[in-house]
Amino acid sequence: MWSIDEVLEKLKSRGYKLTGQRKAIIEKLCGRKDHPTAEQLYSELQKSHPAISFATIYSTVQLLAEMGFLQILTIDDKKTHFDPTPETHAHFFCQRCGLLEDIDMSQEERDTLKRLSKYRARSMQVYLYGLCHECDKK
Amino acid sequence: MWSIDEVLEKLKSRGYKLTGQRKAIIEKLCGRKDHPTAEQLYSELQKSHPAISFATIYSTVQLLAEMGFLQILTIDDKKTHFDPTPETHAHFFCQRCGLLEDIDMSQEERDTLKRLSKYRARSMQVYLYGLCHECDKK
DNA sequence: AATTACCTTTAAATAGTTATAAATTAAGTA
DNA sequence: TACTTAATTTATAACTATTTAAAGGTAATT
Repeated sequence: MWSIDEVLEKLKSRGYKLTGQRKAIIEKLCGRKDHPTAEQLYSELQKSHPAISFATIYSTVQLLAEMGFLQILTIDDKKTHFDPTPETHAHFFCQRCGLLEDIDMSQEERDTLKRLSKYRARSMQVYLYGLCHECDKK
Repeated sequence: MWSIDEVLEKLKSRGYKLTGQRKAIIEKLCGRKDHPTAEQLYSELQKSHPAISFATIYSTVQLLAEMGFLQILTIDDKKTHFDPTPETHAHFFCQRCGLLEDIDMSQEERDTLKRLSKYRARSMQVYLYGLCHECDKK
């Protein structure tokens, strides 16, 4: 995982400006284990930044993804989720309630998968779909 | 892979009607190795069914997915692709040109992945992202 | 041929995301 | 500190893929 300062430094070193909005978004993401959507970040940021816009959120998050600090997940076809943990791992998605959980994967497993293609894979996603325990009961 | 008749029978056995549109869509998908979008199916069906609608395409494809005849891929965040090969395998997506290719995976590999989660996985997707050979040159 | 429930079409709505242009601001410089 | 400039943010509108609702059409059974 990364620290706020680490991200800010990299932004600066690449010539990006350290704006209040960027800092706020980075702080909101730092250390999180869940997978917020743009909507979620937007509403969480209302208190500190009532005027923040979706455009800023989307562009910042994209920047962070390009710099390798987060992953953009398309596991949920309704909306995009952001994962502040950049290291490759798998995800489980409950098709009933939308629960989205991390799943560990060994380095060996990751390497094996990345080598499956004849092209060089920059990144990878492993998505498992099903029902969580709660939803399976019903 | 499945045959047209196989799909029609299953539809019938589940009480669904065998309409001309459904048959046409199933025929268009049968045996395909690519991953058409709704748009693509729509335009390909214009000749034989000039009045077909997106609503029909989306609902039929969803039906086929529920019955296990195709997979709905969210590898491309711009649009959904349909994969008429229902057996689990991986996919590669070129982030520059959009090339979308199948990748084989051993049964063993599939089982290992599906067992990673504490929940029972009904289905799984493995997406590799990068540049195809063409795009990598530039 | 008549019936009926299901299906397709049309049209409009929805929702997530992106583009544009004007206003703001970070950061370097005098 | 004030000034300058280019990057960034905001507000708004646009866009696009997908879904929904209502009305008419049709497959399958009688």
